[in-house]
Amino acid sequence: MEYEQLKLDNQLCFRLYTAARLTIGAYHPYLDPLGITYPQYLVLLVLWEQDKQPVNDIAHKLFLETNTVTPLLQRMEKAGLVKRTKGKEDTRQRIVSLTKKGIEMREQAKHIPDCLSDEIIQITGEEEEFVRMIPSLDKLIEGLKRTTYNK
Amino acid sequence: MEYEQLKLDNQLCFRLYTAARLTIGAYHPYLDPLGITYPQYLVLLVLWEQDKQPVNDIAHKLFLETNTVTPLLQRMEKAGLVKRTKGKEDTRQRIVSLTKKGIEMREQAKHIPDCLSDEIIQITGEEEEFVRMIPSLDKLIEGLKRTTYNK
DNA sequence: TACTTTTGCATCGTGAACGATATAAATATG
DNA sequence: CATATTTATATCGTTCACGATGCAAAAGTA
Repeated sequence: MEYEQLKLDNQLCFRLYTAARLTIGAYHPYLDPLGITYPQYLVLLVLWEQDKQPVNDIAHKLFLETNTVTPLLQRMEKAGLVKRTKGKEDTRQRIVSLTKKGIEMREQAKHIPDCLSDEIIQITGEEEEFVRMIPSLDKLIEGLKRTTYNK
Repeated sequence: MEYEQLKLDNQLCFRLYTAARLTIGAYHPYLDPLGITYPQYLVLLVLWEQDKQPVNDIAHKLFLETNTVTPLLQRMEKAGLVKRTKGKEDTRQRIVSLTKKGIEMREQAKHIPDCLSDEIIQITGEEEEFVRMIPSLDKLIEGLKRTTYNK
């Protein structure tokens, strides 16, 4: 068939896109009670690992553009999760730090990864299969991030 | 570490989310010349496989909600790619069909999957690895779509 | 047949993503 | 040291993605 390749069934990207959306959906029951979204949760993960980072570092760790992260941080600031202060050495920088509320949320969120893992195992009956996928995904991400389209 | 699980590196979802975004980014050089976005490309894939489908069928095949697909189709109609007509049997339905322009775009797009495959191989030096990921992703998608969060 | 429920689609509001562009500060260069 | 360039962040416009809600038509039920 001339157009065989154009079938949805043959596409890797469509699966990644769908799997990502549905998996993020699985976070909803855990994130909604905390009043945060998945991208906001990612920002918190970054800051919980290391507090007080410039916007650029956060964006880089999440493979996002600063023009995505800036509004995200503004919403998080409005929600009282982070504070954004001018950098001392480099005044162009905005240093993002956790508020008391942001720090405390770590405790409420610490069980989420285990919950999600359990859920995936329960739903699919598998775990190893997905653990094995991680290095491949990393290779793909590593390869793609150096292309023209990003960076 | 008590919070080890909270580390970004432990997360499958983050990889899926990132890999999906970056892979979609890799479509840009091919889709931009056609004047379409990746989700619009997906809609075209669905319609190229079978023309004249109600909104609901398209949404279902893409695992999207109709309130995402409706505006998408409206933009595609404005761009002259599809036509939306009232259903004859069930007048609530909107039957989406390809225009001449939408049909012709198939020819221009038919090489895209091969281009993307080649690109991934060139970037990562691998292909099998990602082909092997597909059944796992399908299992994950299949499992997640029956959860509370979607349907 | 009258009434209730479901279904198919649309509209609205919010939060991402990101290309393009702007701005000010830091850095490099003549 | 003056000027050009780069860098860090922000703003704007467009397109998703989706929860909540609305509405009319179809289907089910009394």
